[in-house]
Amino acid sequence: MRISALSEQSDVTVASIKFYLREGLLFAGESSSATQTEYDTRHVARLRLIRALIDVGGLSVAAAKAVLAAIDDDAMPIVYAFGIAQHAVTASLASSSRPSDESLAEVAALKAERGWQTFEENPGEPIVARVLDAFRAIGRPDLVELMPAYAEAAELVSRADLRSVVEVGTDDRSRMVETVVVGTALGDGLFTGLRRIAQEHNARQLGLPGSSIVREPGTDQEPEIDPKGNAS
Amino acid sequence: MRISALSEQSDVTVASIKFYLREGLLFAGESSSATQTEYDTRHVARLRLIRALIDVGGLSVAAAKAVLAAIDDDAMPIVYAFGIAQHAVTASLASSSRPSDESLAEVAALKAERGWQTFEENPGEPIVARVLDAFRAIGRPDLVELMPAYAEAAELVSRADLRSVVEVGTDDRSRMVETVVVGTALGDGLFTGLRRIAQEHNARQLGLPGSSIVREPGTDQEPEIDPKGNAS
DNA sequence: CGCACTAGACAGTACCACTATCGATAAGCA
DNA sequence: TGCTTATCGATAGTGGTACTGTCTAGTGCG
Repeated sequence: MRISALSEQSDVTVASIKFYLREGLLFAGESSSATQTEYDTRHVARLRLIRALIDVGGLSVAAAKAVLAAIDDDAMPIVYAFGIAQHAVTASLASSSRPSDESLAEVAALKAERGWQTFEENPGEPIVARVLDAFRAIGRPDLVELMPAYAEAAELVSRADLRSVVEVGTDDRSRMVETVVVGTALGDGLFTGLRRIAQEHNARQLGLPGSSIVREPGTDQEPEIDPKGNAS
Repeated sequence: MRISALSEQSDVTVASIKFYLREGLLFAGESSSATQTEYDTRHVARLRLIRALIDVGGLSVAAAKAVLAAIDDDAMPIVYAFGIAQHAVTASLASSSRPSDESLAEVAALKAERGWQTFEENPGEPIVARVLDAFRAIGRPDLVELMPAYAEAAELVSRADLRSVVEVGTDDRSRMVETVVVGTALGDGLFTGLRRIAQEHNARQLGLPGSSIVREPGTDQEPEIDPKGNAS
């Protein structure tokens, strides 16, 4: 299979395939001559994975690269794969500012309460602490109360994630890592979408003002984000 | 308060404040003369909110603008605010490709099972369906099985979200909208961080390969994503 | 009076994710 | 052998985002 055939089968332009090759996301094909390289189904599968991570998972090219490297690395322990996948997904949330001791203590208290045990360096903790800081900074300390419910949901999701990993069978390491990485990266979008649906359902159940209106006439679109315009 | 004082109090550079003014995220101050404008605490609060949405919530400037417009708009019904906030958070996930009918049917089946009722146009559905498509495209249809657990978690979280809105009191509309918008935008990061912690805890509980290793010598850092280097 | 500060406009920068172009081949076909 | 089409690899260019810098004219204050 030459590059144009690969492009057709994967729905990725030739230019982009070259870009991914250059960036190291896609492994090179077999060069049969100076102007001919053979690609196969592994390249098609890889390109589909790359696009899933970037388009559906919302990862940057750099984050996708890290995640793919974890899949490829035979020495990568599974638990580290979780870290890399999470790091890739949350890279945009990892700001440089330090969370307050107060919020960190609250996270620690939650962990103790739930019996959660993790390494000291778990990057989830500063992320959570910074969100709590943000709630307080904008004058909404009451929103800190959301945390227990979110923690319960996180536990539910992570148990499902782990179950799917174990079901793969503990003998196929690279497939386990792939499950971890894909589940984490795409699972985020899955949760977000479902949350959107659940929110609307629950808002309607509560009879919140406006929920009885099916749709304003002539407004059968969700308000769009227009970079240079208004929200609606 | 002049712009330099506002800058100091909000920890946003003067140049960035001017940028947010230009982009319409921050309302103008009171111009007392051609070269003097008075800002007050509302501007400080707004800047903190802007930074929270962008830094902690990971929103783009355009998405933050849409969300702030929802807060400012006195005619905005609460249920629409959910839509705008979710749209802002998931903007990066909204690809142009259409989800398959198969996946859409699966989402519809899940909704029926859970008794979830939403408008036809709920943008969560195509997002979820596209994730399911991605699972299949990468040869992992088994991961579709994650959906019920994620749906349960989404319900938990959305109920907490709604509770926090109702607790504000249904008489203060703008505060309700703010709660919706901030809870949705920052809640995403909160969930992601907690999921990260729960994943590590559960991975250790299961005794997954590698979880007994506290940390490799000389590797007391989580593997970093290096735009031009390798993952580890 | 002098000087730091400010408003407002606009140009410039850095990064990201591609996308386009180019010269040098090389394969397929007549 | 000539011709067309495809490809390789390198490099340059593009468009979007989020600022950042510079400039001019004007002002507040000691």
